[in-house]
This record gives sequence, C-alpha cells and structure tokens, in this order.
Amino acid sequence: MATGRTHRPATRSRGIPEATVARLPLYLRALTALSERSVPTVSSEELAAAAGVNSAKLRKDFSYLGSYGTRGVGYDVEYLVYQISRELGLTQDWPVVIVGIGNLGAALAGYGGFASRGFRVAALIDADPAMTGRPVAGIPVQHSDDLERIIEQDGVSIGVIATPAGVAQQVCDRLVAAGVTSILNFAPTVLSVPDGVDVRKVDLSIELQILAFHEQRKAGEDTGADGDAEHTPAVVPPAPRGAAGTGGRKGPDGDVPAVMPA
Amino acid sequence: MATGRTHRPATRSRGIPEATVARLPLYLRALTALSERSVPTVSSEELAAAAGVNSAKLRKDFSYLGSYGTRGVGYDVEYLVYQISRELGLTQDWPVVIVGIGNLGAALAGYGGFASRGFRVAALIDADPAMTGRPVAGIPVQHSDDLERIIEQDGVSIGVIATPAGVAQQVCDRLVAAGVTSILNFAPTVLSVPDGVDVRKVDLSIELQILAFHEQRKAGEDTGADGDAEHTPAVVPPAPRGAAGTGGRKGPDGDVPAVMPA
DNA sequence: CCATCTTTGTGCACGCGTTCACAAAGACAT
DNA sequence: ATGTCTTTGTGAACGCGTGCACAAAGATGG
Ligand SMILES: NC(=O)c1ccc[n+]([C@@H]2O[C@H](COP(=O)([O-])OP(=O)(O)OC[C@H]3O[C@@H](n4cnc5c(N)ncnc54)[C@H](O)[C@@H]3O)[C@@H](O)[C@H]2O)c1
Ligand SMILES: NC(=O)c1ccc[n+]([C@@H]2O[C@H](COP(=O)([O-])OP(=O)(O)OC[C@H]3O[C@@H](n4cnc5c(N)ncnc54)[C@H](O)[C@@H]3O)[C@@H](O)[C@H]2O)c1
Repeated sequence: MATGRTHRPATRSRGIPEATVARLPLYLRALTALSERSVPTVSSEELAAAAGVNSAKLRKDFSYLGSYGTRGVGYDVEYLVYQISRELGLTQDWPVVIVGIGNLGAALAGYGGFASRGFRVAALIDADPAMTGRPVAGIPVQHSDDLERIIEQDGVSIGVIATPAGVAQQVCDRLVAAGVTSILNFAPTVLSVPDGVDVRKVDLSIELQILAFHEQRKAGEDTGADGDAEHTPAVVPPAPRGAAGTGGRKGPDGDVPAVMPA
Repeated sequence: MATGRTHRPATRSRGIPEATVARLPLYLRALTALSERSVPTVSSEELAAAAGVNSAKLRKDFSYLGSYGTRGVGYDVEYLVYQISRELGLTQDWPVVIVGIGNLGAALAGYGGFASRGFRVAALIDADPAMTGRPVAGIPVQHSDDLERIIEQDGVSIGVIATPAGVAQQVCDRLVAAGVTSILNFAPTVLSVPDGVDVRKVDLSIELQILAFHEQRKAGEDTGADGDAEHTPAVVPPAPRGAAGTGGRKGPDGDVPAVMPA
C-alpha cells in the first residue's frame, strides 16, 4: 500500500472518494491491456476480475466519474481509458525529479513504467560531487546545489525522495520551498509538510512487518496452542516453518534488547 | 476460481484491526529512535507526534495490545518496543527470498533496512544463467531452477517478487507451491493466490498516478479553465439522468462530458 | 490520608467505504 | 411495437476506522 500522511483538508476533494482514486490506476492498467488486444467493450464483471476487485465496487467507482457504460453491453474500452486518464491527469506531461541516486534511486531512474504514463524524469539529483555529470539510465546526474534552479526551470511539481532517512526531511523542505507540491518518499521517515503538499510513502520495511504479523498468526493457528494468545507475555511464540533460531541477527538498524520493566 | 487477492482475513474474534497492524511498524520505528536516545518513557501525545498520527488513535491502537501504559506517566519505551515487536512477530527470524535480481532486486538485496528487523535475505534467485553464482550485495545469485529446493530447505515463508510483470504470476505460483505464504510484489500485476496466502504490492506507478490526480486538482483550482482543448469534445450528450435530481453526485462544478465513441 | 494533577483507556457518535440487491436502461429478437 | 435478456447505476444497509470527550487510574505533594 503505502499511504501518505494525514489527509483531511476538510474540503472534500472533488466528489471522487480517495479509495476510488487509488483504484483508478488499477482499472486503467487492466483496460490498457484490453485495448492492446483490441477488445472493444468489457463488462464490469470481466474488468473487475482483471483488476482484482469486486464488480459492484467497480461500478460504484465508475459512477463517480459519470455514466460511461451501456446497459446490456458494458463499457467501451477506449473511451474508458481516455476518461480515466483524463480524470487522473495523465493527459498531460508530469516532469519528475528524483533526489538521491543511490541503489534505489538508480533503479527508479531506469524504470520503464515511469515514463509510460506521462511521467518524465526531468532530472536526477544527488549530493555526492563524484556523481555529478555521470549518466544514470542515460540521464546525467546533477548536483543538489542546483535543485532549486532545476525545479523552477522545468516547472517540476512532483519529487521523489530516495536519499538516506537522515536527510529526507531536509531534502523535502528544499523541494517544497522550490515549488514541489507532491512528494513520493522512499526513505523510512515521517515527513512534515505544509498544507497543500501531498506526501505518499513507499516503505518496504513496513510492508514486510505487516506480512510477518499475518505470517505469525497463520503459524499460531496451526500449532493450535494459543490461537488468540491475548496478552500473556513471557515467552516468544512458537516458530513457524523453519524459522531459524535467532542466529544473532541484529541488523545495522540496531535492534533493541527488549527488556521487561519491573 | 481462486481469484484470491490480498483482502482481509476478516480478523475474526479478538483480532487486531488491520489499520492498527499497519501502524504498529510506524510506532515501533519511533520507539526505537527514542530507545536509542535512552528515553525511558513517552506520552501518547509525544509518540503520536513522532509517528505522525493522532494521539487518540495511537492510544486506541495500543489498547488492542493491552494496557501497557501508566496513567499520569505514559508508556515505558523499552517495554513497548518489546510488546510491539512480539505482536508483529519480529522476535523471530524471517528468512526471505528475492526473485528477480535486476535493477530493483539488486537494490533490495543491498537494502540495510531489510535485515534490521529480523528479516534475513536467505537467497537471491534469478532466471538468467549469466547471473548465477555472481554475488550481489555479498550474496551469490542462485538459478531459479533451484527455487523449490531453496525454499523448502531454508523454510522460507516470505517471498519478494521483482521480476518483469509478464512472469510474476508464474513465479508467484511456484513460490506458493513450494510453501511460501506471504508475498511482496513489486511487479505491476494483480496476482492470484489461493486462500491463506497474503499478497502485498508496492506499485510505484500507482502512487505517482494518485499524486498526479491531486496535483491536477490543485492546478485546476487556480486556472479556471480546464486547460486542454486538445481532444475537443464536439457533442455533449445529455447529462445522465438525475445529475441534479436523484442523488447528485459530482460537485457544483459542471464537468464536461466528452463524446461517446461510436 | 486527602487533594490535585497528569495521562491513559474507552464509550460513543459520525463519516467513509464496501457490499447487496434490484429497478431501470438499453440491446436484440420476433 | 412488444417482449426478453443482459448489464448498468445506485439506494440502502452495514461494518470499520477515526476522533472527541471524559471518567478512571495512578503519580505527586502536602
Ligand atoms: N535500496 C532499497 O531497496 C530500499 C528500499 C526501501 C527503502 N529504501 C530507502 O531509500 C533510501 C535510499 O536507499 P539506497 O539503498 O538507494 O541508499 P544509497 O545510500 O545507495 O543512496 C543514497 C543516495 O542519496 C545521496 N544523498 C545523500 N544525501 C543527499 C542529499 N542531501 N541530497 C541529495 N542526495 C543525497 C547519496 O549520495 C546516495 O547516492 C534510503 O532511505 C533507504 O532506507 C531503500
Ligand atoms: N526499477 C524500478 O524502480 C521499479 C519500480 C517499480 C516496479 N518495478 C517493477 O519491478 C520489476 C523489476 O524491475 P527491474 O527494473 O529490476 O527489471 P529488470 O529487468 O532490471 O530485472 C528483472 C530481473 O528478473 C529476472 N527474471 C526474469 N524472469 C525471471 C523468472 N522467471 N524467474 C526469476 N527471475 C526472472 C531477469 O533476469 C532480471 O534480472 C518489474 O516488474 C518492474 O515493473 C521496478
């Protein structure tokens, strides 16, 4: 998932529920695939299956956009692709800057799916002087000293942060001050931004921890021991399939010893 | 039809709400930072600010775990770190395999935050024979022919898919058949899995499109006109019945329906 | 022991999102 | 035109998540 921070400007955004907006790209992807196969129309049932959602939900989602279907037939694929693209703002070009061209930033820079939908990598920015001028994915890296100039010059309104967590807030502040109003944050930090700026985060660590929670729960049910263990501490839960005995992991993030208070 | 998608296990009796589970890693991160600064206790107000959430929400979240606070004082940092870690299943070791060691997979393999919380990269798997044996982030890449053996041997229950979208479902099927029950998918595809298997996806493209939607909305407020007369909607079909009468979707701002293709 | 102050834990109300179920709309055949 | 069949669009019910507001719990001080 990856959600942004608190999202409630009190002013209802546009009639379209946030949950619906989050699914539109999903529909768009499925529709694009149908379009490439020259499928003329599609029913809500078929499209819903392709997008992995409930058909009633899909119909309600589309009802927020308007009545674009034909009863008894379904939806016109090409037409719907256009309508959703327009609604999402993909009919225009969105220049994007990526800040922090390390392992992740470099991978993002070369990501094909980036440019596929109106998103254009306008610039790659890094603080390391050694990287300045070096081409990554065909785009020369620019020094962060020029960050403000680049953003204003190219009219960039979307920024991607792929720097270490320690400097993410600082980078964010500079981006916002220079005019960026949408930020996609890959650094594991909570960013503070003024009103009117949207932040969405992608946090691998959080996703894994959520998976671990459910994984543990599944394992707990199998052993039948204490399915709903409640809060009765003391011992660690039974290890599921092949969980190696904590062979002294303790990552660089510095895990904590875990001590019970008196 | 195992259209199985992610979806909630419906947290039956005495379960922790999914929304709460998703925030626990956030609290844990903030608490870990406090722990490293040797802060003994923290109030819900302070911790909520650090995690970027509402304090009432935080207290309610913690109430699902039990009564771990002390009224008039706050929460014991070390104790909470332990409790949340335990609840999330981070007190045990989780071996993880990454399939598809391309640009993204390689970045993930070298990600420090991966190993920081009990997640251990057990293996890197790729279908390209040229990569087999080559070390990435210090770990030798193994060929996908050995996928099943690796998973069973190491008791891996969490898999990360970073392959091209076209083969993601196929890779997913093999992972699941071999015993993996939690999948983190980076490929832009909807994965079908049987019940009991959790899938979470990280989709950069979707995040950007959501940002673009809001960005367009912000821009639309400034400039009164809709800006793009490119597609020229020639004919304006009658507004779908009840735009104003029956239930009024849409806001007061009159949207311009485009032409329906023949 | 009592008073006061701080902060938790939670009952409650509200709004959003999901899902069901069905009338209405249109296609198509006769 | 009429009837049948398919599929949309949506009213309504429901459940989940959020945030308010406050009583209770415990610390602290006299
Ligand atoms: N690698 C992953 O798979 C992964 C996954 C999830 C999250 N993340 C997060 O993404 C971020 C980047 O990860 P990474 O592996 O690419 O790290 P990295 O160290 O390889 O790259 C960080 C880059 O940021 C640059 N940088 C540092 N300070 C900067 C500044 N002030 N302005 C501009 N650039 C600056 C550095 O020069 C470096 O090139 C980290 O916060 C990490 O936690 C990484
Ligand atoms: N690069 C990014 O920033 C980024 C961002 C979001 C999503 N993605 C998605 O992540 C996936 C990987 O992206 P990438 O840029 O690393 O692509 P890539 O082409 O660099 O890497 C793909 C790797 O998968 C391997 N592979 C192919 N088929 C395989 C199979 N059947 N089994 C095992 N390995 C197989 C290939 O050998 C290759 O090494 C893609 O689906 C992409 O859309 C990438």
